[in-house]
Parts: sequence; C-alpha cells; structure tokens
Amino acid sequence: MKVSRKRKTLGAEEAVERLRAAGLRPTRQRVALAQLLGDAHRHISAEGLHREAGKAGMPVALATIYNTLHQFTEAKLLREVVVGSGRSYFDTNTGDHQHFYCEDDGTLIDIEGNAIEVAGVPTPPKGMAVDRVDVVVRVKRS
Amino acid sequence: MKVSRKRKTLGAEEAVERLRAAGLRPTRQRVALAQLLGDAHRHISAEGLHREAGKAGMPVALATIYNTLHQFTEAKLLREVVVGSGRSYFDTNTGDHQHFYCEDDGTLIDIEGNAIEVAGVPTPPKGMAVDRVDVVVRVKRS
DNA sequence: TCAACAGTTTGGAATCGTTCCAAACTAAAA
DNA sequence: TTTTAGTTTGGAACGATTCCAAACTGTTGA
Repeated sequence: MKVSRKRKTLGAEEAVERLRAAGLRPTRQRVALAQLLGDAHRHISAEGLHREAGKAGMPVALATIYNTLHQFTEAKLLREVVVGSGRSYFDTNTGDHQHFYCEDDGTLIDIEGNAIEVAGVPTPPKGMAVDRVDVVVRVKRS
Repeated sequence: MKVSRKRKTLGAEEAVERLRAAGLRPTRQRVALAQLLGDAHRHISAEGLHREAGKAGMPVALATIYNTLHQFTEAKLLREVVVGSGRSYFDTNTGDHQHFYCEDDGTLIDIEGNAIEVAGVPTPPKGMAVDRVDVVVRVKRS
C-alpha cells in the first residue's frame, strides 16, 4: 500500500496574513497557493504546483500559477533556483543556503548556508551591485 | 562610424586538428563552427552562433548548431553555462573559472578561477559524486 | 451598503528555445 | 571506386513560459 505523508499546509488566515505583509492582495487563488506552499522547505515547479492545486480541489489557471510564483519571488516569499535551461524551481526556503543538483534525475538538495562559503568574489563591474551569489554543486551518480 | 573589432578565428587546419584530437570527424560544418569559436574567450548562444555562421558565409542549420555545441561540450571544447531558464550560453573558456551574470541585460563576465573559492561543500549524498561546482554572482545595475 | 475602479484571473493562442525526424549527404574505410 | 556509418538538413513537434483581451473580484469611499 502507498504511504501518504501529510504535507504541512498553512491555515487560510495565516496565508492571508503573509500576503498582506508582502503587500499582495489576498485573492482566493493566491491564498490557496500560499497555503499549499506552506511552511516546509520545498522545491517545486510551476507545473507541479498547478497539479497540486488541482488535486487539492482548488484549481488555478497555469498562467496564474506563473504570475503568482513570480510575484511571490519578487516579494521574497520564494526564491527561484535555476539549474538547467527549461528547468526552473521555486524554493520555499528563502534563507541563506545553496544546492546540490543531481543531473541524473533533476533533484535539488539543500546545502545549509552556514556550511558553505564563497570567498574572493571580485568587485562587480562599475555601476553594478551584487544581488546574490548562487552556488550549484552538480553531482552525478557514481 | 562603427568600429568593427576583428574577431580572432582559427585557421581551417588548426580547427581540423582540434576536432581530430577530440575524436570528432572534421566535417565542413564542424570545422566552420570551430573556426568561428576561435581562440578568444567567448560566451555565445546557439542562436548567436547560428547568426554568425550565416554572416560569415557558411550557413549551418540550427539543428546542427545544437548538435555541434553539445558534442563540443561533451568533448570539453566548450562548457555550458546556465544562468536562467531559457538562456543557455556556451563558454569557450573551459578552464577553472566562474561568472558574473547581469540580470538586466543578460551579460556574462568571467571571474578567474584562482580569485574565487568555494569552501565547505558537504559530502554529496550516498552514491553521488561532485561533477562541478558552479558559482553565479548575480549583479544588478545600482 | 453598494457603485466604481483597479487589480486579478482565465483559457487559449502565441512565442521561445530546443529537440526530433526521416531523407539526403559525405567523410572515411574497404 | 563502392560501401557504410556518421552527419546534416528543414521542418514538424515539443515543453515551458508568456501574452492577450474578456470576465471577474477585492477594495475604496460615497
């Protein structure tokens, strides 16, 4: 039999709270998605979230999923992780951390930010400021 | 008036040489592309190389560009740099180095490998081996 | 309370970069 | 040469994402 692990979702009020705090109008769809994204640290794709919303009985148009994901990212509720062309993940962990990326199956695994360290980043070109330093440790089945 | 800087391309024999060394049959198209990629350190997209080949009077089908770019990458003649979904660059610099990525205009700038250093990469999950550590320093116009 | 408006959602079409395909071609081996 | 295995081609197909204009809905303030 299939073991189904319970996913910790947010309560509606809590979700509304977060949206307001981020300056986003708490629409039905945004609240639903905020609830689904919940509290746990997750790496999810637009397609995946779309499917989940459907299963959870609160279908949201794919276009809205994309809009929302980008708005959430803008509002620092999510962080976008780019690992390959055509493979974009959204990470509910917005804290300081990096990732292992398994090229074989496209899996992402967190690396705690206090474990890894990047030293020697040169001064950015004139008129530019560092926004973020992304580290992707590409691993392969050995 | 427009100043046109001369791009250093490879001689045909030199290109053939490289291809043979990499175990690739030196076809007309591969030689042309190897010549265009030349010696200088460049960051180029498939689309861009396709255009360049056309301008240089040796048009190559886009499908061939993709094939070739991947074969060259496989053969370590190029390195693929992923910075955003749907934006894949090929780097003629296959040595140890990392990149600045300007989110505003999609530009890549090299960071010498001996300047930057990543410490504290945890042991990869069981059965996995580190293939490469990619660092992308995202910068924005300030 | 409700009208009005600005912001949001929607499905479907459009676009983008990339890959696939089967037929035509070509470098290298025999 | 001929043969053959590897390569190239244009166009169709693809998956992910964005665009669009019409319908809808939080929010504001009368």
